[in-house]
Amino acid sequence: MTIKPLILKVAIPAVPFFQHFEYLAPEDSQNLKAGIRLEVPFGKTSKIGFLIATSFESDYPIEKLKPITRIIDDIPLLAEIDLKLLHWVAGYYHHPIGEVMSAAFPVALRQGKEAVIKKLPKIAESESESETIQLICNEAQQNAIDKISATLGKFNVFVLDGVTGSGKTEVYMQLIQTVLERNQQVLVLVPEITLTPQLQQRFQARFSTHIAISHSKLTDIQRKNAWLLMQSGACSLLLGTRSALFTPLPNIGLIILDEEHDSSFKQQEGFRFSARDVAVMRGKLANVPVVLGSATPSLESLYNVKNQRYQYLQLPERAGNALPPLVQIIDIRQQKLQGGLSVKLLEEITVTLAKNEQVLLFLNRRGFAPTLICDGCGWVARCVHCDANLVIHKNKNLLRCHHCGTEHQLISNCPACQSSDLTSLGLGTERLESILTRLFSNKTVLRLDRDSTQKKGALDDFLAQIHNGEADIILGTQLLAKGHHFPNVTLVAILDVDSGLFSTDFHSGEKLAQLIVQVSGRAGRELKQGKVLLQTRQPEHPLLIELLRDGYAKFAALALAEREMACLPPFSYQALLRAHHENEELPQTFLQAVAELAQSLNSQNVQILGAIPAPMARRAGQYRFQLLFQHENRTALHHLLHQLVPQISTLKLAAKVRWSLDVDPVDLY
DNA sequence: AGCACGCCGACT
DNA sequence: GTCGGCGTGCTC
Repeated sequence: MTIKPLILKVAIPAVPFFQHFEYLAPEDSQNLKAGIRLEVPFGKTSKIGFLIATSFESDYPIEKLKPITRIIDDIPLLAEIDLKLLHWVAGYYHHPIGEVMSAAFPVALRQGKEAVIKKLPKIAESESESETIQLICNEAQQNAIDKISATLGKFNVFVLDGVTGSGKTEVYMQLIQTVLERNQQVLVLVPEITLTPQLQQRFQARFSTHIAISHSKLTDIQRKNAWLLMQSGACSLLLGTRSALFTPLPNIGLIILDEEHDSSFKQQEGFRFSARDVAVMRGKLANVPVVLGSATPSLESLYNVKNQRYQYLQLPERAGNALPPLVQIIDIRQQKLQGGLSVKLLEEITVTLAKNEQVLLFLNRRGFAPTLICDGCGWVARCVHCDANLVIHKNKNLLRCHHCGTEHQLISNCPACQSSDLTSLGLGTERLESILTRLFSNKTVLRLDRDSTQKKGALDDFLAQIHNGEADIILGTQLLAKGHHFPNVTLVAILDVDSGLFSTDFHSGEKLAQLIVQVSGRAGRELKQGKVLLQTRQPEHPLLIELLRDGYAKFAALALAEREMACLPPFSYQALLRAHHENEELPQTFLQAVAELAQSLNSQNVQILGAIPAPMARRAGQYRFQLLFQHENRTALHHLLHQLVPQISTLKLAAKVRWSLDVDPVDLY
């Protein structure tokens, strides 16, 4: 009787294959468990792979199997439940298992580095400096805490709806305290790194336990340490961004995802997962509650509340705290604007500054002006690589493409007709800054955008200046909308809300409403009521009217009803297949071939729309096309994708074009 | 995605 | 004659 050799099923990263690969186990190997790392020969090279299963059966001719090179870990780094989640994720996003597994590990461990923490972190020892547990909570906070605490050890999703200053963080902290006392771990996810310092400080002041931090600005070794501290159970609290989601947590007790509506929870390249949606599945597999916090919950989450899949908890604004700001529309039709500012807005700015209060202005357009046009012949400065105009950056004396980064010297004569009558059309933050500096010459104007905050530490310096009262007018892009609260800002204005009302993407209304509410949270304090002004040429737009009259919740209900009528998500499910190549023909031909293949597999009437050019058809020299799949039934859509996606690579053009699948796309670009 | 093989052009 | 261009095919 021959002994069957042990077959190792290994996920290999950085290869576009959907399946695992099989290898022979060393003869003397004992007890090889799924979740360990292995080094394996792969073609002519060698790779670090992840063991996902062992078996005595092989899917592949056994004589062709190679033995592995070496075993890296004695003990699995991933537990069964982690592997289960990753398998679900690979299936849901129709993404290669090797890539998905790789996303679960910090870079240092992907490279095969030893799974050992070299330098142990200093554990905060003194309880003396700890923040004492607060103010009695108000009724709504206590209700939220009680409802969520009651479900510890069970899966439940809560939407915690609370505006700035409603005490969401206090609810989080009391829940965390309870879970830590049960000797369990907590995962807290936030959308961006800029938001972590404040939360981190409050957590550190409250909890005597070490807090592991994980986000992309840390070094590989720091992230490896944070990962291992949690994975080993040595640490109980993890605060991180999207990429921290897959960190193994052997004693997980609670997941909190703050600002759940924020689109940075959706990875926008490569493995395009939604950290929010995966967090919910993680909670389900682990039987723990998931708390989704936001002042402006996403329509998807509110829809799940309506369906009674999620539970809704509201925190009204606390008494004694800031009065809700007064939001007003300024109709700028037929109005003479001075640098994009209406007379009414200029008056309000003057009045606010006279009271020694600060003004915050939003303009979501970097640079001096978005268009350089010749008055002589109509020539416009265009990017040669993209379907886009070049943006004038006067400070740097450049014409710059915001899509591919191409730069040219700013010109003073038209290249087509040599005329010197070149006009800067439109308004960017740079231009607004110079106009405001001129109009309010005795005041300090501060511009915050990607250009002005590029230098390391520049953003922090600016924020400090604002807090110290060294700035009077603060203007900037959406960079300013998130997280930061400036107590002395009492006037906030969005100079151009129309761009958000016009977009072709059906998400844009929701995103604009969220921006307006988030921005409103920046205005006012205590007894000084803040004012929010919205300049628009669409003052009768139902979205604005509804939002201002009845608030975000009513707006969301209306927006959901519109989505339902149009059969758009969350009332249907979408997946977008994108392809690009420098040759215009290839991506279109490729997607047409995919569409045909899909149609031949399409037994349940999934809508297949395209191939059509992407909204920006050419970008960075690449022609971009897309194919949209949509169905009312998620299972029907995924059934088709499951059959289709692995077959795409058999198409000849699949190797030539760059293509990717985006399940539940959030922006259709 | 890498990496190697392989079959054609311009250079010492 | 050789170096090297990138088209095609393979990876357990």
